[in-house]
Amino acid sequence: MIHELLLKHINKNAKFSKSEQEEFCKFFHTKAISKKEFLLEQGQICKFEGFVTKGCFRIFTIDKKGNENTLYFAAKDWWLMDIDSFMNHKPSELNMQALEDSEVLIITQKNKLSLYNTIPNAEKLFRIMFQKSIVAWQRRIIRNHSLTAKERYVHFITNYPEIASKLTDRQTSSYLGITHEFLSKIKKLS
Amino acid sequence: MIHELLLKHINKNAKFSKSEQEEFCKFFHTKAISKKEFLLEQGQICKFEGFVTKGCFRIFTIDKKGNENTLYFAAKDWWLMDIDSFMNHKPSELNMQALEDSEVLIITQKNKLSLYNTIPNAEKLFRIMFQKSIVAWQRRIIRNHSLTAKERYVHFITNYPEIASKLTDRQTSSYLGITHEFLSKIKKLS
DNA sequence: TATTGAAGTTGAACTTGTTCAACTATTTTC
DNA sequence: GAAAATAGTTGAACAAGTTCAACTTCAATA
Repeated sequence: MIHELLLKHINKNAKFSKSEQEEFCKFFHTKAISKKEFLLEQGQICKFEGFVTKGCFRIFTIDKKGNENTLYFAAKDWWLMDIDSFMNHKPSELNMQALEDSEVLIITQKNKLSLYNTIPNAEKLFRIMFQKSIVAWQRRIIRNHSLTAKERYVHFITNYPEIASKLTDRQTSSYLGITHEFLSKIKKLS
Repeated sequence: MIHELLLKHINKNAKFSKSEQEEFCKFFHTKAISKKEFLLEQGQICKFEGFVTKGCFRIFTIDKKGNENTLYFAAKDWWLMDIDSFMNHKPSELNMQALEDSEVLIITQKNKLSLYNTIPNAEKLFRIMFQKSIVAWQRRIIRNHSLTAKERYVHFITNYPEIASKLTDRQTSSYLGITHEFLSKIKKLS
């Protein structure tokens, strides 16, 4: 079944009845994105939330100096959205690009609203997921402040080896917040 | 009324009926913390969530190298909690210290659970609050990667002047992720 | 009011990370 | 399979930020 992975994921974070689970899945449809294609581009309004079932995405922004800044990677089993753009109907500052041929379960903005109305339990599910997400962002801030570039690199490849292996050095460095030249030098000296 | 500020805050994020609002407030009690006192110390389990009604707190961690790392400041109208410790009943890595004589509305862990049970709407409220929080954390990561220390400093004092004015340079620098000596040099050259 | 302690300042030497440019793989594309 | 584009490497000069130590200023306290 196509939504199997999604169900596994929500059952980790909430206790949905069988009927709720079925109902939940109906709000999502599958979307295939081929390598290098964009699910969202800077300037567009994000009208969906996505759950990756295959492949991997890079979520990044391009700053005023023209540098790419990778916010996060979304591999299988990860969510994918621009919360700010989605909530406030404003142009996104993010790009979501497939690193390889990928598949996403999409829920549209309209469906997200009726999801919360028809399955009140979904509020708790997303509340808990968002809490976990905050913890991860806080940890990342602290790592950025307390670790050197090399330490951050080692942390990344040891904690996310599957994702790291799919990336070019340029993509990795834009996630770590360093230049690709410096990443090259870091790797040499290890 | 003591909970006025809290009500104002929740009404920004949710539509509670009058009775829900009253009910909501009953779960909180006031706690006074004097300057330099700790609401939570590294190693303790965080058994509360707090909403600041007066004063200001600094939430920081001390890393392996012995450096203080300020995660955020919680002034009037801000929430205060260690989500990870609270959710997973594990020792906190955070310290929450009052920068001045302060007051917090506290909800205990038990009460938080029954809050969600008695006021299902509270799920939506916190879900939305957490979403907003994620947006703020993401923005901070991007600023850390794309701005220089001086640019981050200027951003901080222009966007949070009330908080910034209460801080020593050492506290500000530990939030920006730089040494206090360097902050001193930055300030001189502006 | 004197004393202590903590906070801010400054300089010099140092480390970390950047920039730019030239070069070498490695992929993509036609 | 050749050409073109993209990715990784290296070095030298540079800029950003740290460290340590000495000094000054300001607040807290006895």
